[in-house]
Amino acid sequence: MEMSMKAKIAGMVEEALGIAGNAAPAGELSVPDDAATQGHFSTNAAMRFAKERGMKPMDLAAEIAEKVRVSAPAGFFEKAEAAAPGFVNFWMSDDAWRMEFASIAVAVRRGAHGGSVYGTNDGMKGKAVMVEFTDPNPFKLFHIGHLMSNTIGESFARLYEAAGAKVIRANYQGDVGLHVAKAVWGMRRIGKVMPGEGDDIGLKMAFLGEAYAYGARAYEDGLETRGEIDALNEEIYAKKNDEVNGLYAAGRAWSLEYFEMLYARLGTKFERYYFESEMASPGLDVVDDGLGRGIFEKSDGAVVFPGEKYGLHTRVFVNSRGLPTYEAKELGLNKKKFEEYPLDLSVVVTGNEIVDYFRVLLAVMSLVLPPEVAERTRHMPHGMLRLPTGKMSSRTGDVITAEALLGQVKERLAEKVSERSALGEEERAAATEAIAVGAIKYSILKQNPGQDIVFDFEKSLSFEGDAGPYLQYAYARLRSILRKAREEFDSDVERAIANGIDGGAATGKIGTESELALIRRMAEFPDIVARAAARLAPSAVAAYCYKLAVAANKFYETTPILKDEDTERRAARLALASAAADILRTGLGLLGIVTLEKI
RNA sequence: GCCUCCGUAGCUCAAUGGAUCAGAGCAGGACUCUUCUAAGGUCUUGAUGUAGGUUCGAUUCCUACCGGGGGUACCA
Repeated sequence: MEMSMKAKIAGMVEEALGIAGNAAPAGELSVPDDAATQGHFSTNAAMRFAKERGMKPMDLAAEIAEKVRVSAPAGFFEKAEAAAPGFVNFWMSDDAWRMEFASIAVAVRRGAHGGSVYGTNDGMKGKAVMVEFTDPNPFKLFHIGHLMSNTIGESFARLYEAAGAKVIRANYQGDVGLHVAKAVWGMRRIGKVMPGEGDDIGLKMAFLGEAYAYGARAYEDGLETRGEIDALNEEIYAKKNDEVNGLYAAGRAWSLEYFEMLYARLGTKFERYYFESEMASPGLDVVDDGLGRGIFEKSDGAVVFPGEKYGLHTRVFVNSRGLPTYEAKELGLNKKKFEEYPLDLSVVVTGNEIVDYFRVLLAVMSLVLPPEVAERTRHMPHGMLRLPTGKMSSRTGDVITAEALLGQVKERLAEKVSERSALGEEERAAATEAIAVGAIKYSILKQNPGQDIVFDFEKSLSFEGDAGPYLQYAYARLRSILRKAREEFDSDVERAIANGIDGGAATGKIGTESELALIRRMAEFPDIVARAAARLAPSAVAAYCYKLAVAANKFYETTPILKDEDTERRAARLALASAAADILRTGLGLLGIVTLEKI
């Protein structure tokens, strides 16, 4: 691909400093928000290099500005000047931006026809990355915390794919453990008729949810029932009791069927499902091995890792009943991941409540598993979704399921969507679903993954301003223009656009402030994606999409397109709308948010 | 107690150590639909918990304090 404008300038700055070709960049070449006073591009290189060269930052900045001005092709810059306390700011000429637009338009069109998509990069080309996320537990509710993990993990996966990596989406599901025993005990004892094969999945899940809550309460309430449930837990592991096996199999199957339905709604497809039940035995083997090597210790009948030796805390890996805990099973899981795939990186997305557990786990992994396992495993905790009343608890029933949230959001949307007569009933239902999912995903991804989200139905999910629907709306409006152009002027608008752009005549007619601002925004995209992938920061993409949509909306408001009677300029504006829409679609795609042709 | 994460407008969030405009959105106030979808556009009010330190420059790094979340052996 042709070198971007930004890359060219960065090269000129390095040339001016006499460090071209160095591995370390000259400094940052940023895109200031305030183009009027700080330029279209700005570098702090002079401040970084002034000291080692014994110069005043302003003097070095002036020198860089002068050298770059001289070396640039005529008409490239409008202005390049030093600014206190030592920045060098660059303003590009309108012609330079027109040329940049032509090259973006070509790149976008190439991407739309099977070439590499505009904005993607090869920062992780050829790397195999596993992203484990969502991790719901069968027998328990799929709550908004899982929704958060799913949304974030899916976006991570897409960012890695955009960087050229081969991504394996994995989902680790807790189909054994005390929570399962509580649920099975509840199924047996709650005194309600169990749903049968033909019953609705919703009914089955409601039954399971009640059963779990019943079992969980019973576990806390009495020592006697606690003993029963503990014993049941062992029976589930042993698989020797037919009645227990039957209840277990039914509950597990219902849950998995239900989860699959949610993944489809959320737009996730997993390549590999891992189950805790499969990790018990390999996990125990790893612990046995480690026990023999003195890494673990026996204590009160349990096998523990004395973390204090390593500045961590002690954790139980096998309990005094001989059952593996979460930690032991996790050892089996991570071992297996690397046995099955030649992973360069293994990312695990979970809630941040387990960061301390994971620290211990990584320390143990580095001691008992092949060294690359711990080295290449990266824990990416996300914050918790909190209710204004505090933390959710599935035990007390104070929990919001993903499905309930989606339902409530759709309800609030329905009124708004139905005002629009343009859509048929079927289209409307599909649009409502897509907008609801997009609104939720965007609200999660626009902030940094580590932070908690205080969730309030009324306040957290806006349909206006910096929100998912705004972006989908901006996209739909651009597409609407293109659709109409096709109907009114030319059955093959795309080709007319292509001819206009390739010929150069059309782009020459672009030049209003809103057009140029949109082009400047579009030019940022590849850089934003590369940085977002490197930092694993979907919020950078979200922020970009919003800014792009703002620029597109301004362009839409201020610039006649279909009504433009200059056909060459109209073609150029259509090309601009088309490219902006494509970039917006790609950007939202990185967030796992779908776009709609009509809203 | 110890470990750890976090304190930015009334609210929800931004800001790879950068710019005497610390950005948005929501909420509040004022405009804007015989004009390509008003879920839009335009204008407006309002903030870095406290005290030090490092730096040419600190929301960002360090220390202490205050306030909150999470964790702290047989749940995950």
